Amino acid sequence: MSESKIRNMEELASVSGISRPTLSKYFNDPESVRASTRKKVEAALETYDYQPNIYAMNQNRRLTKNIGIVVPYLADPFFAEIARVIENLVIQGGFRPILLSSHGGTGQEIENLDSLRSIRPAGVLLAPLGRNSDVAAIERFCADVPTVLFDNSIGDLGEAFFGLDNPQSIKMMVNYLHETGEPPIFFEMRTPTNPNAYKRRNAYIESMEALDLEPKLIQIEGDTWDFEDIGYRGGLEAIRTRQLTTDTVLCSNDRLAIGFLAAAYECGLRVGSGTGCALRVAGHDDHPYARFTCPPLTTVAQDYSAIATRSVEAILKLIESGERAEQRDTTLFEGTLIKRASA
Amino acid sequence: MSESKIRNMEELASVSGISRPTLSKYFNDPESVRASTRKKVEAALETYDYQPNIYAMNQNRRLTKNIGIVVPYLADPFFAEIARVIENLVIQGGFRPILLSSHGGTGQEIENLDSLRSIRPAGVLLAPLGRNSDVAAIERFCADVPTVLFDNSIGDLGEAFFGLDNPQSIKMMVNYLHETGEPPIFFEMRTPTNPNAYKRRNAYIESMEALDLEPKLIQIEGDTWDFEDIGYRGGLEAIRTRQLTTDTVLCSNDRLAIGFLAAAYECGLRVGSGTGCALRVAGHDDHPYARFTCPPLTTVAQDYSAIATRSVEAILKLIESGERAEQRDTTLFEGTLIKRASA
DNA sequence: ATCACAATTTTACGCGCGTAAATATTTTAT
DNA sequence: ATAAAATATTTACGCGCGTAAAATTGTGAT
Repeated sequence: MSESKIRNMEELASVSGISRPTLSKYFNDPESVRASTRKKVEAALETYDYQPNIYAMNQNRRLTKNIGIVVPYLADPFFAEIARVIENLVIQGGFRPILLSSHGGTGQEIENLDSLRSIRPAGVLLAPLGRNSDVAAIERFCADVPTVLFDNSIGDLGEAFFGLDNPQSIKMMVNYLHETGEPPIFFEMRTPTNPNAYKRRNAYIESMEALDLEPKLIQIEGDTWDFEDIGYRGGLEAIRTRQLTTDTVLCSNDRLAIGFLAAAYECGLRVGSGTGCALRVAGHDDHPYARFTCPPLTTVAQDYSAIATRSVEAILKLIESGERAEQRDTTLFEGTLIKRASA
Repeated sequence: MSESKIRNMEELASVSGISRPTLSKYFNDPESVRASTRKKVEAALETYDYQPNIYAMNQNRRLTKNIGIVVPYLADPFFAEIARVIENLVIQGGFRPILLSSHGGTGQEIENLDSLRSIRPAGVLLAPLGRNSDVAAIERFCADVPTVLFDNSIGDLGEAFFGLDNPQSIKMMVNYLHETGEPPIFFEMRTPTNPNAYKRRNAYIESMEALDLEPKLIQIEGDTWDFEDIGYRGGLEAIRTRQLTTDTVLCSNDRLAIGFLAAAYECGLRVGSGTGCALRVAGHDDHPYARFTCPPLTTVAQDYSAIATRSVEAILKLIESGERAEQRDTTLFEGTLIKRASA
């Protein structure tokens, strides 16, 4: 609490007895100055509240303290959650997170990258749209800015990638469903925007074949990010046109599953593994709402805390070292089976 | 597409034949220069891609082109959606949106405001936490920065407020439920973080009394933003301890209702208005997921497009005029009844 | 006490742009 | 055509800070 507010570093220098360049050094990294001077600065800071002009700082620094975070669709609670965790980790690391959502649109994704470029971030954490991404644009961006990809991989772009081991998680789920009842049919979008979706499809087919079972796919139309709605419409049609050749449905992700459950409900199909149930439904991702569907959704949980932590660690290390990875480092985490009432 | 990239406005001036101060004027507002010069600038911009250094710009401008957007909880799809609409409107208005979430925490809300203050935004759109907000801190912020509140009102803070007419919407829902079946009991948090929740409680009581009915409240514990979980736990307890003195439950918001539906399902209570149903459940807000609950949730839709549009219009007008409102302007929008299968 | 070394201060310049005032030019109205 | 008004240019300075180089001071070990 001070009566006379400090306007700039110059003034802080005169009242603290520390020279302006040293103050500049302190604000860039408090650990880089002698402990005794650090104390003096912090004492002055207590009485004279001041914080450096962020624009002047960023204009002149070689590297800003900004870290961009781009997610494909922030209205999806899954990405909202992972973004929140990442934001906190970035702040803990002494950087300033800039969160942007691509809202499911290619144009928006490019705009986000352009927007980030203009603020000269020290690094970027990018969960790309996937199929709809402008690969060339992303490649150019990665060449300019140290970028770590997560959730969704695109080729071998970026310095590192952290995501889910889809083959493992899908195989686990297929095996579980097979062991506890009829083998599953796979419910998915025909042309998903998400590369993970293709990996899951292939993983499903391979897992079924490994069990000497015939893979069966229900491939629904839709190319937006309104997965619940797509799952609902596709579910209605699949049920009404009797495409369900088994009583067990494995949905490519939880949001589709939520829509499918609504369709099943509307058609009077009771979902669950108990007697009196017509259908078992499983999802994938352990979406925040999966616990609260009726019935609660059996699914595979992603360790998004690990994905977030490791992604942030990777980008911080890249920034600190100032080097680029000579080769992209890919890390896949295993999923965890979450058994609930739906299957 | 150019071979030689432009590094700064000076260089652009020399290649375009327009003086740097005029270019500066152009970038601040393209309409402020003569049409013929504008053409010249834009022609040069096509061949020499360049964009002004955002830090140098913001450092020196009286007012930045930044507009802060603060929502209480971005992992709630409702806020994610409204934030998205607002972001687009802000961009259309020629400003740069900075989206921040308070993640349900008082500390985070204050940090967000501090963070915004440090980037000297031209204006801020704030949906406050409510009860948990540091009113004094927000008041100080509003004194410094033109701020429009939305969704949640705090006293008469801000230059304007746009939100829902809770008394109208709740009354409409109570009347509907009463006309079509038993009068509703009100399911809510005992000490909600959200002022709207208090308004809804009072509106419920008044609406019931206006119908000569006795208002009944189920008030559950919980002080986080995990409304689904709170609704689920509270619902389980309410059902098991037989607090439901009527077959109709009006939940204070959709997220609580989603949790309540999960509890009802677990207890084997069939929800809906048809025969064979034990319970009718209604929500409030028309949450993006409300269409996909089982059964689909009867609720009240907020016109969040109107809230977003009017809020942005208000802040843009404030910025343009450079004046402050002599008195806060409060606008409430009516809700729309959304009849689905749950009640 | 002496030396070697690290940290700080001093001095000075630059970043890219906003902005103001005076001047010159163009446009519009008469 | 001419004057008046609008717009552009020139010139100059400042914003708040980063950073480099040289000079100075402080630190720690011998």
